[in-house]
Amino acid sequence: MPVTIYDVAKEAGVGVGTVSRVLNNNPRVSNETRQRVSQVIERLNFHPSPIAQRLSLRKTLSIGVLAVYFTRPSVVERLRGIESVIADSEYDLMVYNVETPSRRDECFRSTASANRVDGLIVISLAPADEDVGRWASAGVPVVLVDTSHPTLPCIIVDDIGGGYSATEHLIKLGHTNIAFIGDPIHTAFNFHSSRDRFEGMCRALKDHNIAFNPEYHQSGEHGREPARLLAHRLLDLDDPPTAIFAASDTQAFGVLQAAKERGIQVPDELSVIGYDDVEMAEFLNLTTVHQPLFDSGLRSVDMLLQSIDNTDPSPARQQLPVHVVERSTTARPLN
Amino acid sequence: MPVTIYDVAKEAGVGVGTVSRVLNNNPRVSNETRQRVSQVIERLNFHPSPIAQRLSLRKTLSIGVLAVYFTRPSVVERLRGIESVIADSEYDLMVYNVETPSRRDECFRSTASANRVDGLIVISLAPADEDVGRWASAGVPVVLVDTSHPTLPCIIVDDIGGGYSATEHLIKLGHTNIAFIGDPIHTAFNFHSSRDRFEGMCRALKDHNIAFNPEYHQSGEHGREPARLLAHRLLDLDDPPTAIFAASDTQAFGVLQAAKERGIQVPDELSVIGYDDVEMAEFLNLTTVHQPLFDSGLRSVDMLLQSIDNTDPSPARQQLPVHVVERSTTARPLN
DNA sequence: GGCGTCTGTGGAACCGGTTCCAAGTTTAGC
DNA sequence: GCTAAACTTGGAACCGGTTCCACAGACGCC
Repeated sequence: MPVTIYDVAKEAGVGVGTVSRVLNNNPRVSNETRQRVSQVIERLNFHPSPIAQRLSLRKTLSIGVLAVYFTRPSVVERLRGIESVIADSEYDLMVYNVETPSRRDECFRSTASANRVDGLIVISLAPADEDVGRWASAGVPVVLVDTSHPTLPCIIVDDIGGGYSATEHLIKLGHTNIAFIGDPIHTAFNFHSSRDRFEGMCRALKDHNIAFNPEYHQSGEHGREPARLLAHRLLDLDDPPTAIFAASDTQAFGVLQAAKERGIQVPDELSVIGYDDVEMAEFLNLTTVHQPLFDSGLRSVDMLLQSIDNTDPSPARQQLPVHVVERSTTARPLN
Repeated sequence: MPVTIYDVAKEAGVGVGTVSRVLNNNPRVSNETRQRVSQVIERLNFHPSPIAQRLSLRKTLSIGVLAVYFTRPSVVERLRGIESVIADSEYDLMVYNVETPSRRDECFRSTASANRVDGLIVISLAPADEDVGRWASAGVPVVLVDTSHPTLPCIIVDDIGGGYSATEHLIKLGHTNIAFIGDPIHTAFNFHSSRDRFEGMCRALKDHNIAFNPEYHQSGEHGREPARLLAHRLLDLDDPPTAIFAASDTQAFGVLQAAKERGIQVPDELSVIGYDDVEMAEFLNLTTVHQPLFDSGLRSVDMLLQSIDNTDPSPARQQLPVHVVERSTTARPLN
């Protein structure tokens, strides 16, 4: 039923090779023939089957994006950056959302067979050497975002530096009782960012000769509600912190909520700083560490397209800058 | 280089037909042969090429989702519902984000040729008869979400009813000076939801014999910031409203921001009600109209898969219920 | 033993493009 | 006017699966 290249060829009185050449703007067709074929294509409303093209070209013309919790605001923003580049390319965007380790493994495995995707972007998920090996032997280029591996190109942000800056911001305001709320050290997905941000915090404290009270380290499942509970735990301490650094804006929102529930004034009685600078942070006037989320998506596609074209396997590594955005949830401590 | 079905056939000493039958669990293979072939498949680490399968089966095994502004919280939540069903199916999910009318038209057109997607879900974008015709003649099943067309199956919510309920909620609290902030009447994408919610509001006012002050209708680009400005305009009126119904939570957030900037207490001096019940609404204690976003995505895929399997072209139409979630941004007016 | 049926299997044809090669036609050069 | 080079063109082979058809052999029945 659908029109094929053979129908066009017959109708135009030429061979299929000629039609294909017209479709692909191959210059080895006379102008006269080109026009005749073009008219037939137009008249029959012919569109070449992408699937047949893919089989013939041995390319899938699609790029897979493997995202963990793709509804989180930070991930959404990265996806938007990715989509904006892919929309202008010849590629299609296939999205895989991961919320369990088994789903992750399934996705890692299935993308590693030839002819599934021409390239893969992995967001925030750390692949094992075994996974990397499978991709390599299947010849699938991979770019990592917000995670890294020695042999793969990746786009990362300086989480340690970000944690350092956030903490330094609080120290400069005069805080010494600074607490941290982050993800569990050992998550199912082995996230590193929360850990690194905490590491940066520890370094800043050390550089300023401030001792860290181990009780000030709280971790729990990612999310506003768990963070709210952790904040309450911190504020229940005999010697509660005067400032809290949350490893993400979402968690910072939970802290704000807890403060509100206790009638604690932010920033006068408690300073709160987040991380990510998602859209809502501006609305809530949250002081936070800005990281270029949209840009990270954008660059990852650029990188991927490059490593699809060049077979140059130089594992580039881009580190994007972060900076503190001072709004109104941080201030000098009262006394 | 990659292993093909021919390699497996040769290695196992059988024909390609047999290998294919083993792959597809066709019972017309002896147990003995099946085992031998399975072992070879395992040993060679053979994975059939999805592209070749697609060409042969004349199915693309992928489902397209055309979303407008796919970073908006409400759309993200719908996408999550869609993804959760597709992940368990044999289909791949291809996402197209639309932010301009030209991109919309391009997507409408390109998905309407055979062999691009097996089915299409369109979120919040109203297709023209012409578009619908193209999909029909290309034989592409389409399901609409949050938008409708007489000849296509669709999942909608009762926006008029939702607007009615929201307004009635305010009226029952004692408000009569109720304003509305929504999208422009004529958007590039012809969104109807804001209009319908306003329509519901008007009906509720009428049923309670409350006259509507035309100055109380404000519309502008979707987003928090424009809504903030519109709210200021409302509050600048000689006779400002005591309650504002925003056509979305995002816009309600802008209203809250404006109130805060003026030192107007919510809900004591001003009641605010939103629409959607996105995750942030709970956090901010926003009274709003809940609509089943995740569920709408889920159902749309069910519907689509059904209309891919059955060629039964009954244009089903599901209307999902909405209800007011009373939190703490609405209260009796002061006097 | 002859015949129909059922099971298991091989392989050609097909899906709809691209590309390479051979061949026909035109142009250029002497 | 002849030959070589350049330009067009048709069509077979190929990408890697699925499926249909033909056929061999086993089996049951009279």
